[in-house]
Amino acid sequence: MSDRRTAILEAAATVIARRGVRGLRVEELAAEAGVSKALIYYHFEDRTGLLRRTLAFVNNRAERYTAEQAAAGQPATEAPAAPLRRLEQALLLELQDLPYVRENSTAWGELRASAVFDPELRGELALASVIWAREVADQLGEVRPTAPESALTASAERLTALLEGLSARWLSGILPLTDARTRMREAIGVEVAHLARLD
Amino acid sequence: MSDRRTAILEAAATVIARRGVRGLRVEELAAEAGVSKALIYYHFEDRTGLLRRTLAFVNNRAERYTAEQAAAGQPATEAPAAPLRRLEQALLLELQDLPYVRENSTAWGELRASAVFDPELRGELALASVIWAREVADQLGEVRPTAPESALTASAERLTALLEGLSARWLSGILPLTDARTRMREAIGVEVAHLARLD
DNA sequence: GTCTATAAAGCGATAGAC
DNA sequence: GTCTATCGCTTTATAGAC
Repeated sequence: MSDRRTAILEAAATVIARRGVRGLRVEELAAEAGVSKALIYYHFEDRTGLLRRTLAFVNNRAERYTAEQAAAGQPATEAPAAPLRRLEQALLLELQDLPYVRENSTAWGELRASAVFDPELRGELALASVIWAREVADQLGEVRPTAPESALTASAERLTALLEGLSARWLSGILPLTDARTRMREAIGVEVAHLARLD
Repeated sequence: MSDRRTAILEAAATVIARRGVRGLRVEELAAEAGVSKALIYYHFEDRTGLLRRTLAFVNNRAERYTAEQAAAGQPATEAPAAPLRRLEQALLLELQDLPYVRENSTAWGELRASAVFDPELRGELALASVIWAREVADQLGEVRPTAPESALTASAERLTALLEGLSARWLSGILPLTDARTRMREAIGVEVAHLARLD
């Protein structure tokens, strides 16, 4: 992939985080990326195509830093609480006031909201959701190895949906970040206890 | 309020549910309401004024049917499971594929998404969130009268945030409605069990 | 691949008749 | 109160040069 293309996608994430998907103007994007409008239409069919690619880009970037965070876990030591801590870390990663995280979360929220009215975006969205839920379900499975698979899947879907709800509230300024993080941590505890009861 | 005015507001809710707040075109709204564009500008200052009024209209309508549903509860009989059933009913009310509900949920999601970029909308949003959480916390308190107040508040906040997350997924077509309803019911069970353990 | 210039369409808003 | 007709700005998208 060319540098320009990537630069445009990065700029798109930035502009979307600033103005929203519906507020994104190709002209502003061109200025942000430091290219001409025409080049954007050269690299991406049209506005919707650009949005689709941006969604994929944002997803990849999120996966990347999730993986990095996971790699930065415990080295050789084998603490028994490690799986639970890793799970918490993964879920709380999206509830941080860092530029990258905020940008990704905002763009993700916007693209999800846009998908309500633009079915073209749904494929990408559904895929990312499934992958994300699968990952959380796996980590739950490491915390509670004897819990049935179906219960893990359901718990993971609840936790990821809750994360999106909390994130939306945080980003729209109606819930302080610390509250969102607390609610998320509590929910993990509640779900893990629930899974324990099923054993 | 004139019939025409109300008809325009109803049509606006319909069009917003179909195209989103930023996708609402005055021309399409006029067609939907069966009036001319000019009449819309006669009744509402401009596009923004129209949106503000529409959101107020949608809020009122939601309060109305929530109240109706509450009134349609058990009459004189006093079943012990009634509070739990009322709680479930209240939360699952927003996860139904009825035109009114879909319109209201969509408009609400749009409003919340818009608030990320428009701080002016946050006051109304925060107020509605608090009222809604308070209501759920009260109903949880009826199910588990001995649970501490702080735990009820936290549970209610988790449940309402989850509802918003599930609703967003349902409306954006990445989660079937029946799954969303199942996850919501499970979450209520999990939270109630959690509150029971605190006693 | 990248640009400048421009076409084409979309869309909010108003004027003026009835 | 309600309509038809239209203005004028904004924004997407393309043509064509380099």
